[in-house]
Amino acid sequence: MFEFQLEKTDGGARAGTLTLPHGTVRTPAFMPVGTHGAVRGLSMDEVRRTGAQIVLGNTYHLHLRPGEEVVAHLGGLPRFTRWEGPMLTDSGGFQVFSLAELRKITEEGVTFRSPVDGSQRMITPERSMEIQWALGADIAMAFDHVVPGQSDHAHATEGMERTLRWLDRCRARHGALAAEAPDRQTLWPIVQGGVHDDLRLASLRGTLERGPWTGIAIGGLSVGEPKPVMHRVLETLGPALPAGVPRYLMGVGFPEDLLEAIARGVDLFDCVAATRNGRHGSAWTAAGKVNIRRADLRLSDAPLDPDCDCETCRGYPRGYLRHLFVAEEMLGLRLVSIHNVRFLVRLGEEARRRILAGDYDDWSREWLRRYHGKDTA
RNA sequence: GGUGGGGUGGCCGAGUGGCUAAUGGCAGCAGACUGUAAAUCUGCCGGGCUCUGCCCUACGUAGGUUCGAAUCCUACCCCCACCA
Repeated sequence: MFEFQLEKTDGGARAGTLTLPHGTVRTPAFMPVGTHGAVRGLSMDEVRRTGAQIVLGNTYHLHLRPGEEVVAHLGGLPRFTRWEGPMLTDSGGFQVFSLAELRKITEEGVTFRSPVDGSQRMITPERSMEIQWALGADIAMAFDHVVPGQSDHAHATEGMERTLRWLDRCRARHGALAAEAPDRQTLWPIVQGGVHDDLRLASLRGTLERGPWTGIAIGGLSVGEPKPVMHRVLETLGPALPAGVPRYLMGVGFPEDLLEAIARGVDLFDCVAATRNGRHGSAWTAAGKVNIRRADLRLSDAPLDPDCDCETCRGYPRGYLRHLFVAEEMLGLRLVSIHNVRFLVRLGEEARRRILAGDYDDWSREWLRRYHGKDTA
């Protein structure tokens, strides 16, 4: 259980296989985000048909409703959702960052006001582990402290050091929970440190000292910092990361971010953009972004992306998709979400093929050139 | 025929002497979104230009009052309601 086999490297890029209790994941791979135990708008059958291998769920949201006890009662997250495959739960750490106005951080943990009913809730590293254990995903994430991308050295240090102290507590609690069922769920730590290379390396060092780990996440990127900074941080961490452990870049990303991060050694991704942008009518295509509501698509009989094999692109022309958005039919939101998820999944699949073939760099350079050109369809 | 109410930008609808090219909403146009408080949010939305400003044209039509009118007066046209 929880094995990672590194099959091939091509420059910095890696292809591997991650074995988990509920199945295997061929990397590089994109994980669709299913915050409430559902990838917004899609059925799990539709998610499966996108080729997704693993789905993310959220501790904080599922704790608020329906409550981890309900999920546990109904068989745990993979069973509850009828996904039945590999899953990962985020720890609630990101909500420390994104719900900044509704929370208070202390060393003990984070006090939140629930956006659901306004009630006060406290999540500690221990609580996060207990909730995630009850949810029953294959991978639990450490409860971390994310700071904004523009945080100065002092603030980034504070978040990074707290994340390490919390990691000790996560590991202790998770270890205790897993004592009787060690093959049920693994815990992955999260490297923090903002945009400061020295802090990133210190965070990684502290994390590795607390190991060994079956996977390591890089958090706190794509939170407002410029892209070159994210690339630099990945390049700083790359050589220091253990080769035999999968690397998960949290919250990333857009197609170009996936390719850039894969080139720098990242194996796993998740991002809400595929589904959120899908609901908002913004689709990724090989020739760049397309706003499906655009007036000039009214009479278009072309598929959203001629290169795509998803059910949306095989089944519906742009003119119809545009109509669905203009008419506010929810089918439109779903179809573009399906496409976007498939688009990122396929990007992972293609990247993997190119890494195994040894021509990742050439391929990704050409891919990006085309993506950043103008959409001509 | 009489009485009353009303005619505002693509539509609905505020505004009843200057701060009004005219509040809002809808429709339309464009954009944003990165470990989901998001089927959300933002900008534009009479025309033109040498575009941080300027010039046209506009509140049913035609006149008038006034320094100044979508707003007041007169006539006419049209719509609605009720009465004959």
